[in-house]
Amino acid sequence: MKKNGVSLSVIRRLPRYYRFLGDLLQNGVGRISSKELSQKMNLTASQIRQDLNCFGGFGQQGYGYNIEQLHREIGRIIGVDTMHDTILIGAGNLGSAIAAHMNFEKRGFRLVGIFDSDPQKSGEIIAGLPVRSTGELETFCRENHPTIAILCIPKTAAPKVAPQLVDLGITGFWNFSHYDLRVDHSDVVVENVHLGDSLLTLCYQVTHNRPEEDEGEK
Amino acid sequence: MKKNGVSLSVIRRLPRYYRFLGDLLQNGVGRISSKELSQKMNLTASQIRQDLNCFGGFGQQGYGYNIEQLHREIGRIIGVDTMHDTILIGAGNLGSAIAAHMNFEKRGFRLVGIFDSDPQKSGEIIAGLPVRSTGELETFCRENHPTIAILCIPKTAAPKVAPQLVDLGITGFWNFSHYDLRVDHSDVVVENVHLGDSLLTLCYQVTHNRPEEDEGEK
DNA sequence: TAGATTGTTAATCGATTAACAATC
DNA sequence: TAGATTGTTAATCGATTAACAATC
Repeated sequence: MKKNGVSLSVIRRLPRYYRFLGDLLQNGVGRISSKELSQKMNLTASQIRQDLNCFGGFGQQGYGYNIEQLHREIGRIIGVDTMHDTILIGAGNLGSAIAAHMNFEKRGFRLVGIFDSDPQKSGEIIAGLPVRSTGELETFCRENHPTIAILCIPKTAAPKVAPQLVDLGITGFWNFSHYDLRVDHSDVVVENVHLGDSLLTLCYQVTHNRPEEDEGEK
Repeated sequence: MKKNGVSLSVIRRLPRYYRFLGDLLQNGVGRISSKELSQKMNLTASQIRQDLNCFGGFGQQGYGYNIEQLHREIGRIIGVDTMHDTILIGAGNLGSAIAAHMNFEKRGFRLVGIFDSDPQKSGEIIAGLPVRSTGELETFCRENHPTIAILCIPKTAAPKVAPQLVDLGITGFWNFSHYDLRVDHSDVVVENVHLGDSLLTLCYQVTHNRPEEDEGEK
């Protein structure tokens, strides 16, 4: 199983493979060829074979891929079988939705603490966990050693909170704040989610979808 | 202002430019060079000039870019100044958060209706709008002609609901359901948001971040 | 064996970067 | 004018696609 020079574009496609294979598995499909899968996923068969081969030869000539095995292997590559203790910072509308809505345990994360700067929220139960005040953060981290933080906080708070969390042992961020988080510690990873950017992309597409308003000039 | 062969990667970067320029504008910065901007955005200066030139020459040699003007131009290219009447399907946890949390009007969208299949929810007020039953959807659309739908519904519902909505005049989807929505009408656009995939990408990164576990073999 | 489909190399395509003449 | 920085072309790099020999 090699793991050298896997490009970012391949990595970004892994979760999608994992999801499609999971669906097929649930539908009781046992095997699939790169061609069939390419049609379902709107990719080329070449690309699928190329992608999968970054990690090893999971297929069998003349047969295709065993879905159950491939799904399991990709899950292992992604690392869903190792749990990462996770805290949520910001229990507002979005934070609560994320806490309740994501299937963390199926994706390698275990939500262990929820924090909010608003003392009014303390004690509220979300996704089975009590909301704690931000003041408790330090003690909590020293005791429980969470490694991942989900940021559902305002744009301005993100650059202040993130370094504190790094000092408390956080090595991965899932960042929903409207701020481009970058951490220079080489052993800290960040996944920024910019819903606003996504909405603007939709806006662009809608705007430019109307049948060729202005064609022609150079 | 040309608009030919703008690649998807450039389009995906536009919202980010817009956001950074908006921030600079708020901080009272008047002009910026591609070099300065490239440092802030973690891109190359070349790329920025290349990108912006897809749409026209907004800069000035020896000076740089006027931030206020550039921000306005990119906003126009994205189309944030034209409002699209929008409905939200699914007023669960995530739907409510999206309704309350996004700044729709600043991004070219106006939320005009919220629908949920659960009759219990009818009448509830979210983001200033009453939740309606799915039964009212058809009448509502015929009367109000919304063009955009936000899907915060379960995976299984998406492929059923989407075609109905297209028939009712929806030409753009912001899809949060855990389903890869594809619509074959050429005049319908879809922006899929897969939070689960994003979380798995974080998982992959965290898993493969530990200092080079297994290096070596070919 | 014949048919199917992978793994993998080579060819193509597109996107990013570098360079520099144009010009403010 | 001299200095700065763009717009734009050319060079490089990387990712996707095509092709085919290997093999189940």
